[in-house]
Amino acid sequence: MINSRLAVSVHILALIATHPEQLSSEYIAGSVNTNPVVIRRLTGLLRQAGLLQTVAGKTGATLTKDPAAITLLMIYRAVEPKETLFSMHEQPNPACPVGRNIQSTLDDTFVRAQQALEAELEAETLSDVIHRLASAR
Amino acid sequence: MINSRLAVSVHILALIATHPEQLSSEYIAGSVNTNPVVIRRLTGLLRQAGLLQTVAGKTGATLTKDPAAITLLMIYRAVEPKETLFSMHEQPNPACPVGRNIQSTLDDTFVRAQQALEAELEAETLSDVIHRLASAR
DNA sequence: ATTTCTGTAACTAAACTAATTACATGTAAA
DNA sequence: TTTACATGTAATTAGTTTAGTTACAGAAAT
Repeated sequence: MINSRLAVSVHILALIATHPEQLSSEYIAGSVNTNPVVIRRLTGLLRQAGLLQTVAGKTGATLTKDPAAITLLMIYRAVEPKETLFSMHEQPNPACPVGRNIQSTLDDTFVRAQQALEAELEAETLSDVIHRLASAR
Repeated sequence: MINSRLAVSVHILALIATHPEQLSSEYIAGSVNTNPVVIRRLTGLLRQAGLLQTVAGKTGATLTKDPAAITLLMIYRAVEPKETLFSMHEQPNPACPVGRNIQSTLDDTFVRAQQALEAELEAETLSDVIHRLASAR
């Protein structure tokens, strides 16, 4: 199971996008229901990815792009360091025809599957999420 | 990162499918490069899913379907108990409009992404993998 | 009977996740 | 300028997951 960092990050960015006032990490943590440090760790990654700006010591964060220009894939990549989705067993037996070629063979499939998933994440923007949040109200 | 059980299971099934003789869990473990118990745990799950048959105490395992009728999605579902791919944070604040609706909103996206991934796994069969293994030789 | 295999429970080490504590440092208002 | 409060980040912890391993019961075959 993929960790909850994407879910929490989308939550954070949706909050920032829909609130004109500056939100503290403590306030955001109250909405997400977690510890403020968890929020600041994620905003740190989102800042490194160029999705928002913060000023140390100063309350709040600001999006650096329009919500319609922020895809869920950007957010996912920002907070998920692992490049490959599927794990593979290490060092299968090179003396066996199957063992020798299983990694490259499976890699083709795994890359395709991962790309299909990422294409869906790329097709959805923060703006889409915000609109669905509003209509769910 | 998704665990390596799918990769190992495909490896196991490809070995069984391409060897007329009966293969012991120890032999398979030698090709995968792991412990025989790891193999038997996975063949147990694959058997429960109806993909192969074994007889306790008797060497070997036999596929119960044609390799062309076994999709990677069947294998994935057989060895991966978790139904949802993405985790979500628990109990976001219901007093906040974002917190109240983030779960159902994100669930839509996560289900779509997971389905896209699973569609790729469904489009590939054990037979496809075996052919690619053979052409890689 | 003895050997060899599978099935499975139980335990372990390593890795990962999220929560938490602690604190350095920056901002801004009194 | 001092005080209060915020962010950034390192370090620690508890819980979970994964794969590897040991141990052993029970089935099969010689």
